[in-house]
Amino acid sequence: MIDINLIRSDKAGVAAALAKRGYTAELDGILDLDAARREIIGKTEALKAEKNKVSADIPRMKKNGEDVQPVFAKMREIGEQISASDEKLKTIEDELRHNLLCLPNLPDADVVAGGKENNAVIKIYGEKPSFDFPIKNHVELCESLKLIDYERGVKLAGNGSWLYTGRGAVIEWALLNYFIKTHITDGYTFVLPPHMLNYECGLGAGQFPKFEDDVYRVDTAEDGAARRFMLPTAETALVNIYRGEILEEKDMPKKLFAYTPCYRKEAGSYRAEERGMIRGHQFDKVEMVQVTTPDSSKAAFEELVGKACALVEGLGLHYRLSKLAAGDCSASMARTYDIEVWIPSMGIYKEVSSVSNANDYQARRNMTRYRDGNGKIGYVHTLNGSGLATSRILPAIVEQYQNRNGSVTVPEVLREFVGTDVIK
RNA sequence: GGAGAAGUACCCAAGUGGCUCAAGGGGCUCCCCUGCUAAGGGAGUAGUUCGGUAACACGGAGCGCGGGUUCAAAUCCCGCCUUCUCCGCCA
Repeated sequence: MIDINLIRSDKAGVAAALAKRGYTAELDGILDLDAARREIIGKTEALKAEKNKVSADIPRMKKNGEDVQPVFAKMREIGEQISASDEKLKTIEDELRHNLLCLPNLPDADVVAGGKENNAVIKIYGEKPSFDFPIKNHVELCESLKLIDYERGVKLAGNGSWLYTGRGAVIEWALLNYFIKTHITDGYTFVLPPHMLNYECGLGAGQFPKFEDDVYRVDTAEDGAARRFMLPTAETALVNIYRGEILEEKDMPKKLFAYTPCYRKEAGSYRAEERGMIRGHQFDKVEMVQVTTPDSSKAAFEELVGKACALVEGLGLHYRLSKLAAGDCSASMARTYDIEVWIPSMGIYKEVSSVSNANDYQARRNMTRYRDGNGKIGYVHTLNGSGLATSRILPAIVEQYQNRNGSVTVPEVLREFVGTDVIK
């Protein structure tokens, strides 16, 4: 959520920043609501102050045997004005809050305007592997090596679902272990959160109200705690752990990671060329999150990018790191770097990790704050990064590590978990 | 799913409609006395949030959450959430 004070003081600046993502903001409407809100608060509170004052007098008047009926009549009138006023205020505040919740985050100053086409590659690791034989794509490899059963996956759950079998499941699990082990070594706290989250989590993470339809709802109730959904990423859970809390600066940063499957509808996004596990309704991901003070969030961002890169490099995969243009960053994020790994059969790079800094955007939504050494309270910064998503790593591995005879060499870091050097 | 009990500030806790716009205690902070791994006396202590102000002042909200009744609600009524105890169900 964008600070209303910033919109008040620098409307043009906010509009310009949002324009970088191609978003046209209705800031005048918001400012009108804001002004209306403050005006009505002033009126209502004057009435309430009067009510409190008179109320305090009533017991005394009664004691002295004075006639309180005229006072009652007047108070009833004030009471009616107050409730009318409060009702109006609630309507205004609801609308104001909704409008603010729908505004995307302000991109950082150094994030360039525009969409995908303006993304900038800032690092390339390794080289495109060259093959002196006709390569197979990951679907062919996974089928022939019996790593993935696509057809039976569809039988169980429909299009966009697959079944890891045997060595496929082992490699998947090995990847997760490799990631988990690394994060623990780096001092991050391992979290296994619930997969069904309440509505507030979606709001706090910035996915709701805009992307409500992109998640799987598990309760049909329209409101209340029963309105739960399957998390689309562990970020949704992790950034809400401290929702509504005031952290002590000395206990920060919070460095967390979680493993969860991610559940997504991906409606309309399935493309013919993205066969196999490139995009599915359920995929595994290890997610990193940091909760920091504003001063340390930039350094934390670099740390997360470094960690994500190190994981892919550890696997020996050719990838590129891109700094996304404003329009390609997700709505909640001020900056995002993507790690894209080379998929030989497609001849393109595919995202396997996305590291982002939300600044205080999520913290303002879910009221996550911290108290510094002087007792001053401020909003935290939240950062997240995949470390990593396996559904695209596994295809990249089998494709980049494939051999002439159809076997796949197991990356060295996974061998202790897989128990073999080559999958035949 | 059913029955019962509970939810008050950092912690414990009193409080069945009005000098309680939350008593008392613990803890914490400061002061006094004492003088050193004691003990005693006194004062302060509602965090937060919203409006307001240059900053103060000042005012509103706030007793799990949301409504309602009333001139007035921690207190009465309704709905919900959470915790505990018991029962039922349990792939």
